[in-house]
Amino acid sequence: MAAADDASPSPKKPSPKKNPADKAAEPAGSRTPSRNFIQQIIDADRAAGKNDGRVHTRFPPEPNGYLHIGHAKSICLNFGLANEYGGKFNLRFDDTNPVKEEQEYVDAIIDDVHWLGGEWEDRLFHASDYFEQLYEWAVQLIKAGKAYVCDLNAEQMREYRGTLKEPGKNSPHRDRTVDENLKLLEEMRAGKYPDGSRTLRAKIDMASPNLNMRDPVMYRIKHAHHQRTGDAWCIYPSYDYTHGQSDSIEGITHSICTLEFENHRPLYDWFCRELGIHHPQQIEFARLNLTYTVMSKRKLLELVRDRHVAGWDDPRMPTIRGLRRRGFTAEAIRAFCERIGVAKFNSTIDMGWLEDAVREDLNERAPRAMAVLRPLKVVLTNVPADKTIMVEAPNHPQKPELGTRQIPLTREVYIEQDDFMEDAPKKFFRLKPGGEVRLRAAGIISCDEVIKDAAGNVTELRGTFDDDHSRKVKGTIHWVSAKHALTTDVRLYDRLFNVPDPDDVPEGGTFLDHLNPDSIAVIQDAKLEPSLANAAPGDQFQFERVGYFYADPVDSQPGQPVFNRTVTLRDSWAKAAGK
RNA sequence: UGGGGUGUGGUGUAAUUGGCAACACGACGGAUUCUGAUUCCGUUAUUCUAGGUUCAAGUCCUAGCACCCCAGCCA
Repeated sequence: MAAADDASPSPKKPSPKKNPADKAAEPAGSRTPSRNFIQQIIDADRAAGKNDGRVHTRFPPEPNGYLHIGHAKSICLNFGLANEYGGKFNLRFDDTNPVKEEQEYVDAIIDDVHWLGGEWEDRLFHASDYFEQLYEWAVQLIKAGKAYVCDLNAEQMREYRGTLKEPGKNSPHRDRTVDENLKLLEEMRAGKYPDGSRTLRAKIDMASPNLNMRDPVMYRIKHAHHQRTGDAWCIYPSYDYTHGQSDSIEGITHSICTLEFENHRPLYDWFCRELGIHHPQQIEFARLNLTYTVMSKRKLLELVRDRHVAGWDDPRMPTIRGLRRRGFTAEAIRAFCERIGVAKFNSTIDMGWLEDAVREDLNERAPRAMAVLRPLKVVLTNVPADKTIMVEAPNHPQKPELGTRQIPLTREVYIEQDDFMEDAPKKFFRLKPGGEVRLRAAGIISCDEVIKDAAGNVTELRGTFDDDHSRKVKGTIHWVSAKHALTTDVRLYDRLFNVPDPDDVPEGGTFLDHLNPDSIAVIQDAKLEPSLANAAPGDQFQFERVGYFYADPVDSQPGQPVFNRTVTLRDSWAKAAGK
């Protein structure tokens, strides 16, 4: 297999557009314009014949919270690699700490990974599947003199561990006999000792500059109910003692994790080596950071618990569930993950990239419709009150195959308040007194009269309608017939925080200080074109000139959809006007 | 001198491993447009610093600097 790779010619200038269909079929090589450092490692491994050229990755979440966009990066990376090399991808729950984990999270994670496109076939595993094997290996290590039962409590252990700059000192229990250790471990398992009273530790080196190597804990006593193993165990293996061996059991070849585990790699290697089992290669990459949001589980939990958001699936949350409810597509998230790349540099991606990714995807797939968010009535004085003019509008200007629809136009229509200005600047291409604009897909209207209330607010416009489809006018605006309009809730979501780095707070402050008070605006009297009444939950539209919207699957009722704004359209006018 | 990592445009990733710093996104300017959207065209860098080796350095050497991670019986 490796020889075939060597022989395959690498094209000098690969075409910039790669064909996804070729991905699984082709052997690895210089297929893409550039290869990230992980692909380079795998290429080299395969060239060397390591693992018989096999590639097997996994995504190992702990079921103690919901997945967020940062996890999506890891999922796309791991699944993408397996896919690209014709290998396999496992989903494995790292469920070694029963006090923090819940079935609710397990179910949600499975659903989210699947939604994202991760395909694990029949390889859904749990670290808890391996508890018995792990225990046998612990016995093996004790017999080899590589592990011992320690009676130090948490505080004592901390003292014995030393500091970053000073070595630790050996536990007084470090030299127990094999038989004594075996007996103690057995009793720990049997439930003879209370929580925290003893641990099983690996006997490595208390003077190691790497704190993780100073006799790390392999097992701790927790008389807790586990969501899968129930009360079968009262001792649970630690992450370090579990992760590498779980990878090993599953035949993982490349164990990809985030940077903070770099210091743990020597331990990962130590257990595989001492146990003499299949030894996957741990590779670390930089986790995703995004501007205008927070990503830590603790902070996300705080936002939910203290009701700063409506829940884990609040459309403002960076959780997968939140993004789904917002109207993001899996394709957009995958494209985003592809675009941000993967490296070891701790970078922060601009939220604009995520937003661009949905715009790009939705621009292709979302049918167009018209919706007036902040209505201003216009009376077309030359249109009889009982007349309905049907106009034909394309569902997608770039895709005629998506067809057209009929929209009613009557004497009274709503236009966007922002589309009228009494004292308009020169470059304002919309409606102004004495001016005219095109009504999208219909004709041209004029503005002959401006009606105001006592306070001087514009309440109504009057003008005439000209059913002309050839004349050029500078501006085109969207509109909805007043008589036919569907009035419903439209929720405008914006970034949750109003600064790029919410964690950058002065002494005594909190990230909550930077919550954006305008991250949600609910409009209750939005006027939508009548065809939108048929929108099914989960349908997506581009409301022309406004943005992309998603029919909320929870709050929509038959005939009365509720829309969430996924993202606005780019708006160069707003940008220019803002200056 | 505790250890482990990382520094390339506004942002993110490349650079055939010593050979003209490329790609994407944004931003800016322009063209097209019945969405101020989309699309299209153009513009956008003293490679953390200082020395050194070399015909040639982002890449090699030396010395610095900055940032991230590690003292859970969390993962």
